Amino acid sequence: MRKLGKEGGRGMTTRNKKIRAGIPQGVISRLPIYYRSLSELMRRDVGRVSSSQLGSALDLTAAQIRSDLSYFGSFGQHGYGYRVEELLQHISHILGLDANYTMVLIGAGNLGRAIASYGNFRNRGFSLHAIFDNNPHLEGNFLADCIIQPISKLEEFLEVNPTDIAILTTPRAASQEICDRLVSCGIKGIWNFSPLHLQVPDNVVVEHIHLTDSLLKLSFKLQEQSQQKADSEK
Amino acid sequence: MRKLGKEGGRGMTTRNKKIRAGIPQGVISRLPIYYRSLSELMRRDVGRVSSSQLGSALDLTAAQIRSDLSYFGSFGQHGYGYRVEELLQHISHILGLDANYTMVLIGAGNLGRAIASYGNFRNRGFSLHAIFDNNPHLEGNFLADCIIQPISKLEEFLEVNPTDIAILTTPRAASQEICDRLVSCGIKGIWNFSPLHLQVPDNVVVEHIHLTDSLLKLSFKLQEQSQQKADSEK
DNA sequence: TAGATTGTTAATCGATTAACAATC
DNA sequence: TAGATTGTTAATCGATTAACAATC
Repeated sequence: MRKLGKEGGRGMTTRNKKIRAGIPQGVISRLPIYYRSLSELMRRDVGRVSSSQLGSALDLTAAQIRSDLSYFGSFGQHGYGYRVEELLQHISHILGLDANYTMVLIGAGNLGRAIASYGNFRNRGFSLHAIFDNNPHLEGNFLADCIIQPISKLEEFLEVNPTDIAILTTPRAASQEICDRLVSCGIKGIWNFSPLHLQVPDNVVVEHIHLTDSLLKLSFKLQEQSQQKADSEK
Repeated sequence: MRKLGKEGGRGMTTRNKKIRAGIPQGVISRLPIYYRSLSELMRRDVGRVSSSQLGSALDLTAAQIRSDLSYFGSFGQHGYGYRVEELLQHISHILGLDANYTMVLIGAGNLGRAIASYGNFRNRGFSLHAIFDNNPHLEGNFLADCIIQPISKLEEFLEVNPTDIAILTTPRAASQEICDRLVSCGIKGIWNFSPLHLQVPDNVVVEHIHLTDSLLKLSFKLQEQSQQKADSEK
């Protein structure tokens, strides 16, 4: 019924895939988790893994993992499982990690500085090439191999230096305005740490990390948990 | 059919709620967003808001917001909407923000330091009362009003000082072991920044922030977006 | 009252899971 | 071959949405 065939690019074999009509958010969220887990297996020199092994390590069902992967192709072998290195390479490709991304950081506060110094990105093709902050005391300082520049230089810089991603660690009150400026400079991806739901056009993607939201979720769950405990002790 | 009645505590009126048998994850994720949005309306002195106004500000449907809230009670007024201050107070209560939480931070690297210095928590009842790191050069240093202590003192400290939440910003290789130690000291909530799926017993809640995962999602979406663009230009 | 918006139900949509033929 | 595990379908489960009676 189905044809077997080689797909182009680096000799990866891909047989079939679900009709690519938008990958569900849940699947997208799990891809980096698979990537991380497989990287760890590589480090530990594990050559082979099954969907059920992966599942029990990640508290997911084996069926879900297989179903997720099937959106992109079939990467395993019947009766055997997955070769770790091969699957990792596929997922790496799916995530777009063979591309290189240039990034700018806006907001060199505590969080901005931590992110700029966080090394884990550079090795994976994300390179920070400019930092902006409107605090004149920071201007001219070096941080993560970049000179901190005033935000007024933003447009000038982006015009000359093609940039894929802007990291936004500005105070809430400034974020939407800066976001608008970034968008009109043609930025296509925003990594938003500012506690604000940004308004952007359809063709710009935003991925956010809202620290406080996460802590509030923890608070909710703690309360829920202690409620359950109290209920069961009745 | 339904009874109207007063609920205890601070004179909040709550009429009915969906059978509380586990709140869906999606609802839990949106509660902090509502909280944030309502706080902003408070700051702007907006007294009243409808589900459709809230929805359009947050890119959610009005029905979803009403449905989410109905898990906890009915806080609005027919034909009028919601009083901002009242709804904020309800959500604040739902999230467990009238409690006070004590926290310890483990790992005083870039990220740990940024989080320790991030002020937004303290005002909401989350207070950091100890910081641990196994780097002897950091030992004794002050950070966010805490002395950095060696990790070997962890158990000793937790025994004497009841602690609700541990913030984990340790390197991947150390995290699971430290997590186990925290759990055996009775910690019930872990805010995990370490790029690792932690194994914990059922009665411990983990809320994670995986920076790299988030950036990889952004990478995926950027690629998906440019794919779509390419396809539509054919 | 007329107008507006809630809270809730039923309908729809989508995601997860169980099951199994295919097959290495 | 016998055993194992995939990829995929159908069944199930759960979440979102549309619609509307209730009602301020």
